[in-house]
Amino acid sequence: MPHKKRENIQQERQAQILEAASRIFAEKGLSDARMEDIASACGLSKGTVYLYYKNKDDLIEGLLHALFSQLLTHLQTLLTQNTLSVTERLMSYVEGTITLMEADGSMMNIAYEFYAIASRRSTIRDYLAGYFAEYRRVLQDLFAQGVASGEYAQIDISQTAITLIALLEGFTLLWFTDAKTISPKHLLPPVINQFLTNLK
Amino acid sequence: MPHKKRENIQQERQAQILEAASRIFAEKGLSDARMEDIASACGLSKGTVYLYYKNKDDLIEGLLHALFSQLLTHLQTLLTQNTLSVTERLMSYVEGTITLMEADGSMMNIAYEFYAIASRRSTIRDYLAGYFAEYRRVLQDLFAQGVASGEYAQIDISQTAITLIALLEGFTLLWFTDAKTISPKHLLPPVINQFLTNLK
Amino acid sequence: MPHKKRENIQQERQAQILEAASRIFAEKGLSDARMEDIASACGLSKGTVYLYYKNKDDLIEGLLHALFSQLLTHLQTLLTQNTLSVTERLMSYVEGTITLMEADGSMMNIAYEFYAIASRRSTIRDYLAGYFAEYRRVLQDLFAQGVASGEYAQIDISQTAITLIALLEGFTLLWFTDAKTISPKHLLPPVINQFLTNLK
Amino acid sequence: MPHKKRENIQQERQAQILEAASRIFAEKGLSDARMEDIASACGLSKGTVYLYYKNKDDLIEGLLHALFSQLLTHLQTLLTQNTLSVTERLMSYVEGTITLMEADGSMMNIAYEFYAIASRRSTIRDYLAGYFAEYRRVLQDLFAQGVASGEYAQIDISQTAITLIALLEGFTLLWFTDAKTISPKHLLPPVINQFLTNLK
DNA sequence: AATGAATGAGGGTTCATTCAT
DNA sequence: AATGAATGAACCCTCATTCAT
Repeated sequence: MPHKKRENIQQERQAQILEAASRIFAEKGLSDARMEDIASACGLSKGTVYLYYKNKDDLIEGLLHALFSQLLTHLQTLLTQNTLSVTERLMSYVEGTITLMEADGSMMNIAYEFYAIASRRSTIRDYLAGYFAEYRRVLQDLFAQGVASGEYAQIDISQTAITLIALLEGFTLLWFTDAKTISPKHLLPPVINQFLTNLK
Repeated sequence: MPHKKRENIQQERQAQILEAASRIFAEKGLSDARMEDIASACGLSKGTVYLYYKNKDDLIEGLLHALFSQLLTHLQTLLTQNTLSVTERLMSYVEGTITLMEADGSMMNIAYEFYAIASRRSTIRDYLAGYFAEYRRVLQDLFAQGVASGEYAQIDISQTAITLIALLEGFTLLWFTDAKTISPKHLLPPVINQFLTNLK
Repeated sequence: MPHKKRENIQQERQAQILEAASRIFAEKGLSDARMEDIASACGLSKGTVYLYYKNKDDLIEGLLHALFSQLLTHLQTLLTQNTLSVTERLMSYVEGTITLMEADGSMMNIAYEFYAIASRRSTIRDYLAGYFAEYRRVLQDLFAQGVASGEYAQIDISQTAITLIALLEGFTLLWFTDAKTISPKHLLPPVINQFLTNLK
Repeated sequence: MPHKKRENIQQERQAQILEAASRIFAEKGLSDARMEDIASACGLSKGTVYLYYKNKDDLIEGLLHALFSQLLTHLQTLLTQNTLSVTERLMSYVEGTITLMEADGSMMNIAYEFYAIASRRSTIRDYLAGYFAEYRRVLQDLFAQGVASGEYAQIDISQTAITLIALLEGFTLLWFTDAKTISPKHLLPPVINQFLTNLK
């Protein structure tokens, strides 16, 4: 099956390049990272990188997708643990998010780069808007379940979803901006717990 | 009064340049904005800009200070309206913040650029950490007043301050990322009001 | 033999660039020569020059080495013609030097640039000091041979070596400064001959 | 006599500027020295320097004249001490030259800059050629006196003059290039003495 | 599929020079 | 006479991208 092998190579290389790009972009920033840096970081030549990504912007978009699809995947965990209460599922999700961010600090670095350029590049803006729409949709559904089951009072599920996302993103920003002072590990769980309790 | 003019020219020019830099940086991003763009945007020559800012990074730092000192000035409004209750003052502050951001959309654009490069440039990182520290300090003092006066219950004032900032920053991010869906003008006041009510 | 070509390309290009740099630097001076000039003089693009020399100073140093190693190579001729007397060898060397300088007038132009900047750049100063040290060493050894063989009287070989170099360099300077009046071809041989005769 | 005063100011300022230019040019080189550097080194503003020297090249030429007219003045000492023998006068001159150069090391620095650019700038080339012509003429006259008085044998006075200048310039170059090894103070007097003795 | 030599447009920065005050 | 703010041409160097091998 040489055909399949070829497809694998394509995917393998793209993954290999993205992995290096993620590190280098986080380290130097989207603008200051050079294609050369990324190429040598993944043990390929500059020309080879261009075989798999048409140009630097294409690579940046690839990274955008890789990064946020990872976050979307994590989001799916909310929809599967049906045996738990909504509150329990959300608390578990929040803790998972903290673990995720602590494991790979570069994610946030790059995320803010993406937020910053979103206003100038429509493909990135649209992708991010789609991501946050999905984020809202999932949380909203979850709160709808909570309301239906009587776990929560008759809350505005859309507003509640947005507020929860804002809280999580806001804490992330504060943590990112001043990691010495802000510890999401200790701060977020009680805050979110309080927030969810107030919904009952 | 040519003498007075001379003393002021340094400040005048720096302000003139910062104003243009703010526009151009917001429009094109910190990296893509060219010194030439900024110079012609403020009606000066490239060389003249370099008379007042020794290089691009210096100009970027100047803008950082200008931007966040504006926000800090706005923050001071919280400390002066002593006749109002803490809740009223905070609600007024939140509305002022919304007005401020809606009036100058470029502020947010640049703010995210700063967040993005903070991890790589210590002067920027430190300045931002200082800004958020002051932000927390002011809100914390305010909540302390609210607790002392019996307006609020025996809350954790530090945690509450951080949470309020996170909420505001989080909403700002969501608004920035998807202005079509998220309207802080309509969403934030009820959410913050609810948040403050829950403290009682 | 593409493999061989690849190995040599670095050396080939560096030689190609140095050759052009030598011409352009001599023509316009180290400061006024532009990298662009040199690039187009050797049929390469600016960027390509930077592939082989990391910056202008590096190129200047490369030229310094190329120039003086040529002179050192010429100096070696003094050590090989063992069948001739020391006086004969020195006369032959002097004539060779004249030929060399007349063939490539750019050499002197650049040499004075190097002398001029030596006091400000230690790498160049040190290299030149090394060159003259070697120059003195070779002549001193030669005079020692002449003394040992009875060709010369009991002279101070170090002082004699220095004096001979001074004479040659001095004539070169006068020639360089006023080529119309000073003809080393006619002046130097009798003067050096007289100088060497006085040593007997 | 306000008119005279004005003339004095003109001369005073020019001297003041040249003095600073001499230091700065020697320190940084003709190309790297900035007009700003020179202006602030002599306590004047950039604009004022341009009142007294039309441009940088004009200032460089002014310095050329100042430098070599100082050397020509020193040369005149050879023509005045009529009571001494030619040999004595020359030895005295050589010692004076050493003292001069040791007192102001910047002179040599700049001299080599001038030699280097002479080939590219005809005004400088011509001036230097004139200087060396005068230098030769004076020494030649002196040797003619020596021959006439019987102090020297029937030498070629032109060749002898050139050779003496070459020796002095050559030693200067070696000293300049490697001050640690070459000490003209100790080396030159015996060498010149020997040279003059050989003329008898 | 992979390479890396080559390109050249582009941008940050400098500095000689001018001129209104 | 003196200033110093302003200019803009010039130049070094970078780096995304291409392409022959």
